[in-house]
Amino acid sequence: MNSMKASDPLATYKQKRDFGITPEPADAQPEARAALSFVIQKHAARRLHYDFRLELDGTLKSWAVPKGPSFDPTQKRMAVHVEDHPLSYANFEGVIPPKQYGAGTVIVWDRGWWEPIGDPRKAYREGHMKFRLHGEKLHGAWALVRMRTDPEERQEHWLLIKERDQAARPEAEYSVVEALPDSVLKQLPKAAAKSDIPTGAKKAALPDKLAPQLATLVEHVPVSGQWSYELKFDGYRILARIEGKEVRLITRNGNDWTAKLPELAAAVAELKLDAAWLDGEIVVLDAEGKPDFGALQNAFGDERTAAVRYFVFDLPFHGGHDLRQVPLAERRKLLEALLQKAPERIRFSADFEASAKDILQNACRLKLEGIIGKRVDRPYVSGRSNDWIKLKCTQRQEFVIVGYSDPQGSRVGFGALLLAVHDEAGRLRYAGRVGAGFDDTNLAALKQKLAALAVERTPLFEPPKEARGHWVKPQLVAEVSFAGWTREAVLRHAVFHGLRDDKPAAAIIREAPSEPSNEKTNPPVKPAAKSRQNAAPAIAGTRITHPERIIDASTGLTKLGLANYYQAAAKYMLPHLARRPVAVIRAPDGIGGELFFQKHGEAAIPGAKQLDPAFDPGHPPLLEIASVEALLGAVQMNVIEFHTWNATTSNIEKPDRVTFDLDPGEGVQWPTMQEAAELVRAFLDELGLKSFLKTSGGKGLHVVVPLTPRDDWDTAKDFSKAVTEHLAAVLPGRFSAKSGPRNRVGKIFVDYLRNGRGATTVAAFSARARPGMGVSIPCAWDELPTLTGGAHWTVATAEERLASADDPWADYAKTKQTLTAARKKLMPLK
DNA sequence: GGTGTTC
DNA sequence: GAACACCAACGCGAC
DNA sequence: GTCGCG
Repeated sequence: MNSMKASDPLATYKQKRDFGITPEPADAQPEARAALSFVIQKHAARRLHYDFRLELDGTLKSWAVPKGPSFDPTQKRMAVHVEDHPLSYANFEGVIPPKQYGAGTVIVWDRGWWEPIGDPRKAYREGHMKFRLHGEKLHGAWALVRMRTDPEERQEHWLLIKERDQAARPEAEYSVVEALPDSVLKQLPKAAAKSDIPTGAKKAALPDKLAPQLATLVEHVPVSGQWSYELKFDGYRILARIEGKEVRLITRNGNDWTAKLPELAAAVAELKLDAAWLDGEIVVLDAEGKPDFGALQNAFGDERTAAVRYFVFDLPFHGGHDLRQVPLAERRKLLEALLQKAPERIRFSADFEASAKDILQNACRLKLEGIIGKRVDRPYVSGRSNDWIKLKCTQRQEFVIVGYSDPQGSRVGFGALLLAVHDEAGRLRYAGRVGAGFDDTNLAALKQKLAALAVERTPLFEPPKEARGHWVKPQLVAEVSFAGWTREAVLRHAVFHGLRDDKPAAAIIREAPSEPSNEKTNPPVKPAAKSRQNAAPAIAGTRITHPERIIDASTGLTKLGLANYYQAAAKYMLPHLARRPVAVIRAPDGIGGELFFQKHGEAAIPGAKQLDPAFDPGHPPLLEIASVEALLGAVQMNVIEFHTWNATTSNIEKPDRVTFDLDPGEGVQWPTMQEAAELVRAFLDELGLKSFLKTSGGKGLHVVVPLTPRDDWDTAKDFSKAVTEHLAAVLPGRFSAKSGPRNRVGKIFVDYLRNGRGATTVAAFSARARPGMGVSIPCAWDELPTLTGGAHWTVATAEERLASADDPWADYAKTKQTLTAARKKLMPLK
């Protein structure tokens, strides 16, 4: 580039300058001697970042760019303006000792000279710099733009942006920081460590959980980038965690299948690896040696899991090191070596170097499902990305079974399955039918399962006319291959391949194949954020992000599933929540993770009402959830349980009910619980108090006594304490008034503490944050003998109950009673 | 999940 | 802009 | 005082 023209606006500027110090690349043009230098230092401090420095007025103007520069004009890289550095700093490469400011290693990642476009000092002052870079790595026109900066802020935030020109390249095709990671200075000879751990691996503790990297379905072979191709296995994704002698086999959703696959676990242990995670797929090979998904399911059914093969394709952790940042090719090289002498049932998943088209054609001819392409230079990243792609022979995905049609002629069982997928709003949309791929055996078996799930009404939203047949609860998931979608969005040439039980029905949506984003003509894609938003369904107008996130691994319930439950339950539940302070239990990482109990909120739950701060002085306001929006807003905030006060906001100091929480101690049989609830009811009856029953959704039962608000909290609490102590005194073998597990072995603890001011009990229709996801459901007393436990109804089964039962608490609102007479009978001395 | 802090 | 740390009750009985 | 519990 011939840059220095006579009209160079820098001419006067240059005359004033002292150019003694500028370091220049070996190939610098003569003019460059007088030019302005730039340097980019890669700084592995607490966080890796790139220090971008431009020489101006005798110092290096400096920005810290966390992600480093990109040649992609759509990528705006944040550049935090930091203090000027002396020109001499441009040559610095080395280690800043620990505890010093900026401790870590620094390398000169790029250097050269820069050519301002326009007056550089004015541009710097005004926060709009344009310039051309002439470095060893970076070329072309760039811009540094200052963002609107809060005057309070100590540091200015700028953006480093590549201008559109010849040098520009899309990030998906070329990431300069990944392609050229090293110093441009003479390399110091490295100590050639003789170790099987690749460079780039970091020493790290073995994580307890690891989410697998997932592939994106695409329709065409990518045209750029370095890819390797493996066969797509028609099986179950399994990650193996190895620590010492302990091996755990974990499914894609985080379920532990070690117990289901004991032979495989033993084989993995034989590898004698330590502190490692393997990633692969288990399959059963058929007579022709190709993977067979149907056989895999039978293998579980028959406990013939000995036939299972484990094809391992990745090694995110090994030997106490985190290899995820190591390029795929190197991880696989090491993995292949480690699997050299692996037991028969563990296989390295080979990759093929031929053209993707040829490999795909061959895979399809062999009736395989498709192939997986992976970028060889990429790290291991949990979740879906464009670095791994699926190319399918026929399209294939899971569908929710919503019904079936009658068989004709000599066909047994049923004619076809009616299929559906969830739309953006989480509603089930008809997706066509599948009638091929069944034999008489699975027709009959499937028919039995379907009959057990029969429902009256269609689970479909806006069912089209042709969707006719018998409806079932949308619970079963079918794996179906098909040639494509018709214009009416139903399947063409669908073939059934089996039921899947590793994916919950609520997570089934239409999988749209997408183009791999590596064409340089690609429009600016905002990959993560955009697709996440598109995937976020709106339930009753509330966006539910991460709808597929599993809340309860034991049932596969997803966040979307819980949102759907609460939407359906809202009509019944809101009267129980309205006008009462509410506390919630939130589970940001699902019920397996840490649970938070929250009673206050500073707008923490969208749609929730903040109550009079005087209700709980010295705290942020209490909350009320009185609308569908607030209910679902709470779900979006990962709320699982809703607990309410025993008083309403209109009369907060006078409880309008007392609740007896019957909690079984260790070893109490369910019939004992039923009997105990009946005893409590009879005793309250004797005191002249009508009571109502509900399941707790957990282990126990709740007996609720409605009151006309008259007495204060202390009175209510004293009364319930007296009831509890009376029961414990009269039937000491049955009841305990004291908490603490040792007090209640074999007994039922009646928790009177539920009745103090500010105390809460789980609300009717609330789900519980426990495995199985029980729901607290109001019952009639004559239903008590039919109940099977405190979690008789769950999120999965409660919806049916909601619509079918008349309100078992219809008399609740009509009940007018106070504690006055009962207290006289029970506590005559007070 | 939202907020604030950091580079 | 992005990564990350931090936050989200309370009262009782037992020790 | 702190811990475990609901």
